[in-house]
Amino acid sequence: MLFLYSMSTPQTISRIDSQVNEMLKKNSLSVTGSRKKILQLFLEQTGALAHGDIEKRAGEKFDRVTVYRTLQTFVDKGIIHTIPTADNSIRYALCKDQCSEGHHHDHHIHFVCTNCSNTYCLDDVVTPEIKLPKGYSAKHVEVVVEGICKKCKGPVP
Amino acid sequence: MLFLYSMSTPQTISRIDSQVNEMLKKNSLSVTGSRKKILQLFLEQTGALAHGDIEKRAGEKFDRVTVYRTLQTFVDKGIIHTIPTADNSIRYALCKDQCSEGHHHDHHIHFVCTNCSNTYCLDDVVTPEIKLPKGYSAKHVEVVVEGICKKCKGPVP
DNA sequence: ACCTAAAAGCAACCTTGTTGCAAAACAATT
DNA sequence: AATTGTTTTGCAACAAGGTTGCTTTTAGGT
Repeated sequence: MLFLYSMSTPQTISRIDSQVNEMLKKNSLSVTGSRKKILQLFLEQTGALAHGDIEKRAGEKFDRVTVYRTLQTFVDKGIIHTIPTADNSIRYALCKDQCSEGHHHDHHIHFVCTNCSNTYCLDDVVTPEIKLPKGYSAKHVEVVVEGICKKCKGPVP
Repeated sequence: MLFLYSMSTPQTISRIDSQVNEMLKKNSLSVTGSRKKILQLFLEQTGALAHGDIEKRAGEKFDRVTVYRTLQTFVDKGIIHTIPTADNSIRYALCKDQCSEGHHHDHHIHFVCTNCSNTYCLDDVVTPEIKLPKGYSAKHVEVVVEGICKKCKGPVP
């Protein structure tokens, strides 16, 4: 008989930890060290993460290749999505609503701060309708706004 | 005394060739083989070019490094501009109106065809106004639309 | 505790982009 | 047309980013 009680003690197993387990199981992924660690990073983070960030913060424990493969798995499963940026470095962010496998539907825009170089998903800002010339048909619209973010703007009056 | 007349014979010196020379001189760039060749590629092309395309089509004659440096020079001078794409491969296209040195003002949107994977500058479609949440301020808006282009759409009814 | 399928780790490799330096080409001048 | 000073090119070497094949380890069901 185990002390199941103690296992769920707030200080022992964090809320995030169990959330991570749930998310992985929901996507029928086995719960492994790297997946937990990397998913944790995304949950603890407001903005998006570049591969470099992830490698720096999780890579000391895990192989470069493992990080690549884990990210790819998450993208395939619709847990995270990629954000194209002007400087050509892929960034990843959690999908707010679970995207279906292999098909992401991110209708929100992305914001890159030129000061702190953080990337944010502005989930409340939907991509605008674009009127295209005759003959062109749109499947997907990607909007990336560069500017100064809330935090860097300075004290709000 | 030279036969200046023969030098401007249509078949000897093409229209594009002299256009290239003009453009380079206008930007106070010396007229060299690689610059002529690469600028020609852009003038002959409707859509945008990825670095890979350029290297394939001009790189047999020129060193990889030269292609990189030439593209960089053109971007600096405002002759071409970069287009970020979802697949993280930088593409380059001619600036329609000459951009000022070091400062590009491309207010048009970009279109990537998922069929032929060509990239077009839709110069007539301006980037929309984006309403950002409080605290965020926009400096630059980049819109990339994915879909089917005019050519791939098939016969127009 | 055991077994199998999946994931991690390792090594090697490829692509993409950069840097320093010597050789070559450009353009201005005589 | 030859000379000269500056710019550009080519080469080699390097660094970062990303991929592949294969072996070892691990997760999770029995």
